[in-house]
Amino acid sequence: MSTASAVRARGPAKDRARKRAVILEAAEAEFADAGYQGASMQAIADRAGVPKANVHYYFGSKEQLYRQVLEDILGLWNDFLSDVTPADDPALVLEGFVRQKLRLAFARPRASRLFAQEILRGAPVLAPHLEGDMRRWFASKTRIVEAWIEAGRMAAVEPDLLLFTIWSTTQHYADFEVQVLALTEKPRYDDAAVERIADFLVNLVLSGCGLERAGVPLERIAHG
Amino acid sequence: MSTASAVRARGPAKDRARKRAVILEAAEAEFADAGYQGASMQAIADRAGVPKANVHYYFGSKEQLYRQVLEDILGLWNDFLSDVTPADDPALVLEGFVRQKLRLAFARPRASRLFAQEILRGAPVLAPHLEGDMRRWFASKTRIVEAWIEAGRMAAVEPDLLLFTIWSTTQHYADFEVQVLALTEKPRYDDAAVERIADFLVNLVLSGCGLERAGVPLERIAHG
DNA sequence: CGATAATCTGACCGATTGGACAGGTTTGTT
DNA sequence: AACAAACCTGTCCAATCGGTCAGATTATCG
Repeated sequence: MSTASAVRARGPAKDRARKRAVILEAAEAEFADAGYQGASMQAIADRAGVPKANVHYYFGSKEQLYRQVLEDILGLWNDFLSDVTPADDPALVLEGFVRQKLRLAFARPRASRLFAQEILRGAPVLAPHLEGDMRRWFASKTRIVEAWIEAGRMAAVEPDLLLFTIWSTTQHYADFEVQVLALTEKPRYDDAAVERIADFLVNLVLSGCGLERAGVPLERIAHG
Repeated sequence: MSTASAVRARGPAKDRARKRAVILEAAEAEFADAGYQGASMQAIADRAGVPKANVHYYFGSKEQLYRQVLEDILGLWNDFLSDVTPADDPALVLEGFVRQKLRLAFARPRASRLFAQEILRGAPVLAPHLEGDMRRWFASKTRIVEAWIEAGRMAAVEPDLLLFTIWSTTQHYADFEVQVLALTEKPRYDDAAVERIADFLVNLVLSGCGLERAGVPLERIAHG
């Protein structure tokens, strides 16, 4: 049973699920802000407003709690490009993917940062997932891009590198938020900034694939 | 530099610098692999092959050591685009920047990862640098891009977002190495992979700026 | 009601942490 | 040789860590 569905349950299970959710939220924040090692069970308990022993009562150990938080985060990405087929329009699909990925990065920056830290540490917990579910997801999406290329519907770019580019550029604004804000001299992201970033990335990706957004042709300039 | 005691004594200062360098290298590895909180002075000392108290003798505290490691890493990026002017060719400069940045990411992945973790934590140590030296560097480069755009030498893309894109895509292969290797089902990066990535990113950036690499025109396909 | 189970928590524990420091050793100078 | 300065490290320490557990409290049910 997923955490999200448990919260909506009725009866005694509902209370339990709600309390778990409070702790999970506190844990995500603490893990994201301090890293796995830097996060302390005491700090998580304080954020959640419960005694430390209560956290252990619900989740057993620090590592089990961490795993649960990670699992919930992976769930956020489950339906990326979930029902795309080679018959779909490449430009529409890619634009939708970029915008959806970017929206999540701004909506849940801590989830993004926590995942990034897990990978940076060498994915001690997520390694099986990377070589399992995520690898299968990735292979299925690169196959679709290959089909588009073979059908002559987009330029012959490397499918894996295309996906990495979308992943890294969108993730960047969550993971490196402090740096981005410092360099652009802004206190926080506003709606206009998010829109500006989304448009830029969509244009970049589409032009890189030899595609154009309808109504937004990119003026080309000869080199040399 | 010749002295009477050439055999017995290299300069004392040199010995000191060499020992410091050994510890700094061990510290960079430990901080990058375990994070600031996860790294222990004992582990750093073990990696360097010296007693723990010796690390404190040379660097005082864990935070001072960490600051020194970060400072050394920042030095690696000092000469990125250091002597570029609006008179230079945009395509050549951008291609050179991408390749230079990528080369460093593959040569010093730990430096890249350590920097990423510092930013992810909210840049507790580097915040002043972000709002000082790095902000000035960044502003000076965006000004050059703006000059190119005003001169009609490249498409009117947002200069700041262009730089972020180059930063994030190149950094990605160092920071998320585990994920990239898992998804591409390779044990490690080889020279061919590095070349493939470099070419892809150069093409992506140049096409996004309405520029073309000499001899590598990108076939364009209408959308719709 | 009484009893059984589930929930909760203050108090405690061994292990590890960053750091301090006394005292030993080496180096440089006279 | 004698002395001082710099260098080095074994040993200790208070603080904090993740985790345990006995026992109090509350909910559930025949």
